[in-house]
Amino acid sequence: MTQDVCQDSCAHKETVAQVVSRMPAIDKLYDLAELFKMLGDSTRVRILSALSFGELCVCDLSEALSMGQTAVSHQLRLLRGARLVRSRREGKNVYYALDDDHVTQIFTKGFEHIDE
Amino acid sequence: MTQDVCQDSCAHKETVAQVVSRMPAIDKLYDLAELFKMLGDSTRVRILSALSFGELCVCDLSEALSMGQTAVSHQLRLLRGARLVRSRREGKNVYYALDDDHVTQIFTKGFEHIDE
DNA sequence: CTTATAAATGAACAGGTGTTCATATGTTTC
DNA sequence: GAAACATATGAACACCTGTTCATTTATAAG
Repeated sequence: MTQDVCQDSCAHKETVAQVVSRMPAIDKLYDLAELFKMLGDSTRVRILSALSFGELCVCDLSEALSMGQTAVSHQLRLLRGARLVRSRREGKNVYYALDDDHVTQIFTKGFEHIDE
Repeated sequence: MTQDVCQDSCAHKETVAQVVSRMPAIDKLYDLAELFKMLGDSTRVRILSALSFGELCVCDLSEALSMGQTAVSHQLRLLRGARLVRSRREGKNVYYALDDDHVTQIFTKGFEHIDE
């Protein structure tokens, strides 16, 4: 079985070594990928976009997205686990809100790329 | 089959209507989710991170990530399709580079969230 | 033209993900 | 306590995604 990597004659060992040393820790890159994975679903993006205007209960979100309540709940659970949203109970309703404004900033940067 | 949405008594119709009207077009949110989906993979994140220091050939990337050439090539194809990287041939090698600096900016915002 | 190397491509396979359905939990009202 | 409503949860299912293997294309050198 071959190594499936380039031979010494191909790779620019110097450059590669420098890049590797300057790259963030791999754990951090994994965390970053995990964050984007959380943002990489249209339902979750729509939820976060809706919440950027203020807190909403599950019921509101379900109606705003025209989606079933369980689907929304499942996604909210994931978003809460990723600390992107926080929840607060008031009577029968549970209100969700963005946990901080980082998401909004990331969205803005994302739109900038799309609109290029 | 029930509607699986809240009844009129629950939803704050006013608020929901306002949120829906202020939300970006759904197509745009789909595009945004698509962008994050592209960033939501550790291999692609590592590739983009490596390229943030300058252009590299497939072989270099393969070595820098300690991954097989085909795996890297497949991901580069996707990244190119998403216009996140561009490629340039020089002899036997193909060099890849970030297509613009939006990715770097998005990464920065992402790290800010992680480091909170 | 033949050989060697870098990169790309397609098929196949395993693992992960989002929705739905059924059901449970929590809260209010009667 | 029972009924009604909002939300959460677990199982099942179909779909998507990333890697590997085998092969092909592209370029350079002998």
